[in-house]
Amino acid sequence: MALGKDYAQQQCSIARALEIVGERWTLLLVRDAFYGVRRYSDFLAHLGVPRAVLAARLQALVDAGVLDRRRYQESPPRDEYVLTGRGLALWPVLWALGAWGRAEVPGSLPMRHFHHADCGTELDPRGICPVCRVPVDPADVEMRPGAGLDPDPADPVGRALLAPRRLLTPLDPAATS
Amino acid sequence: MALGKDYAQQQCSIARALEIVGERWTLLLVRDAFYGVRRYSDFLAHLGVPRAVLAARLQALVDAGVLDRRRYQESPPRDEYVLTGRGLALWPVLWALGAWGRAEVPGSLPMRHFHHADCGTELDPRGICPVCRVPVDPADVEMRPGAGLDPDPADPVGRALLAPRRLLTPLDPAATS
DNA sequence: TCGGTCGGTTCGATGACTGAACCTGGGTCC
DNA sequence: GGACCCAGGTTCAGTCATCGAACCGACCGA
Repeated sequence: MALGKDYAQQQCSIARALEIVGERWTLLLVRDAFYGVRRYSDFLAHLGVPRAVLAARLQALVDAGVLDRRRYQESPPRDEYVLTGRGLALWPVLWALGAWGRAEVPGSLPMRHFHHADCGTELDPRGICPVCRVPVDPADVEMRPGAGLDPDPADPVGRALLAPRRLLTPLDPAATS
Repeated sequence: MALGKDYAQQQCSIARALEIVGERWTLLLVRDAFYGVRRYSDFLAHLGVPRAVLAARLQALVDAGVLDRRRYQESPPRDEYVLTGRGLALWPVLWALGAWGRAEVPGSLPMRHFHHADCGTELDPRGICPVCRVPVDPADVEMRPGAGLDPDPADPVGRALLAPRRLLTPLDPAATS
């Protein structure tokens, strides 16, 4: 967690994972990357994280091989941050956290629903399509808004994420201007 | 994460889960609880966390309903912290994090192996027994030391956790004295 | 030339974490 | 009774991360 002292003497793969994704905001950044957010200004608008923290986290995730920073336009130079294979492998972690939050944090309507894009069925708490009986890859997940979601969020990214959309498809730049 | 500002405007069950288990040390506490650690002094010895932080995290987890604090001896009064149902439901989160750490954090031997106690088979990365083809409950998991584990840890709790053992069985108090 | 956008960096203030010391209630030993 | 130890904290000063706001430089369009 990038404090002066790390989890050094922890002989444990969980601790090693938390060294990379355990800091404040980091997993929410990765979640937004799955939702299709790729640009610095969009992360900033959607998360409300201080700019300095956002820049540090993005750099740390790039260094750890979770995100890839790539140039998508030359003039003016603009980069976007895209999940690598290692980042995509975090999907089970996010799914497990989300399932736990939905099931165990009391008092709320579901925020979002996740469906198997191939057949339209809502995924079960283990991330499996009950009809096709397979664990669904995030690229095959369609996200739909739930009853608990604020229908008119203040930030443009939140508004763009109100529409049903497939995970990992980039946000439309026009929608977040 | 118990900072001045929380993830309040995040309309997301992942953010709500991270509000509870996203702080530094918290998930390692829960991991140790699955390993069988229950007493304040054992958490302290095994994690090396500052005492004030440990007390605050344990209290927060009790308040969140993840741990249950219960008296196990009256004289002198001693309490232990045991996972509740809500805490046990965090198993998929820890498993997913550990699987990611094993697979994606480079350069290390496996620290521990997890086997289905009923049949002895090692679990696959999804936490499923390949022979019985069922997701294995943590109470049915046997943990065995791996090649990457320090064979002579400094703290007595680490030594007690070297032996093969079933998850959730309490540590022998005599072994950690 | 003027203003605006994007992607940062810098800065002071605030708050969390750290390590060490201290405290309390209850043993045990002699 | 007195000395000492232990488990489970609390308190405290110092350090470090985070926060919010301001600033900056490259580029664009009018």
